[in-house]
Amino acid sequence: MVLQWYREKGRHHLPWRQTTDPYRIYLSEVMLQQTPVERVIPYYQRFLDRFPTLEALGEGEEEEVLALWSGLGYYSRARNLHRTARISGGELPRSYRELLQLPGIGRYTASAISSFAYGEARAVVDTNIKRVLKRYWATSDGREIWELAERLLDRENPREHNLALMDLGALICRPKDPLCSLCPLRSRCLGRGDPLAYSSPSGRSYSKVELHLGISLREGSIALVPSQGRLYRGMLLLPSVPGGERAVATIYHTYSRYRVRVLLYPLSSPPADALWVPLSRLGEVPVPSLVRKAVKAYLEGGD
DNA sequence: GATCCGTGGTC
DNA sequence: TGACCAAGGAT
Repeated sequence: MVLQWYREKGRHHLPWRQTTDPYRIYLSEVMLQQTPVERVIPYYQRFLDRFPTLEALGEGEEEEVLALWSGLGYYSRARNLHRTARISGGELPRSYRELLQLPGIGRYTASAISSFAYGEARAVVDTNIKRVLKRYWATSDGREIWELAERLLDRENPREHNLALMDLGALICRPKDPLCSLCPLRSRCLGRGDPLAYSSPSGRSYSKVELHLGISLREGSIALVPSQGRLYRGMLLLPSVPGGERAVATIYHTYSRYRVRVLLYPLSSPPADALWVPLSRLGEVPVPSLVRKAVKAYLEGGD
């Protein structure tokens, strides 16, 4: 039985498992999207210290929300989180349908909030559960997974049921080296003979990009410019420069499907719209990791 | 339905 | 180093 396995071996220590507060469940689910659990934990704690309630979040500024998110990536998550806080006026809606209407909340997150916070009988399907179910039924067709999940759902105990399948996927039914011998479902699992055949392909191809960024320092402050395009919207970046021969430092950074080689140059006259941010306050400002890495490399490499 | 959106860790 | 990964959502 999965439930018994979960009660003995599940990840009960995770901070967001200690609560049924919809806001906290919601925050954790958004942070966990495409992001490793261990990485989320400190961000989750810090975020709640500053914004303990959805109401407090709605009263905060997007700039500060993005600053708290800095380093987590996928920053539209933070902007949507903040928008949702403002839209919903201090309290999340109770119904799945209304949750689905909110920015940044899709089928997975709406189901997760409904089941984890409200105890509603909603099946949850994330990549972990999808992999578990695909192997269990030995199907490579991902389209019917939601229906299968609904059929399998324990309607008496949806919260634990969903968490159990999720933990099973993360701890036992792992993408690469599944621990079938420890799996509580092994006797009825149709995919146990060849579990890897039913894993998702997931492959992402990378292309190389080169970036030329300028660094201006004056009296301990650095010049940053607001992001223009869709990427890093609402955040501050190093200004782009034409690029010359004398890069002071070079760093590598991966983002989305790009492997970026970043060349850093001293910049004597930054753009007029630049903001001067004291280096000592770089941690309080909405900048992506790329900027922190670049500044660090520049200061260390450029004497 | 395919593509875009970040990042630090790991092998 | 380079490839690949990890609790999705929006377009």
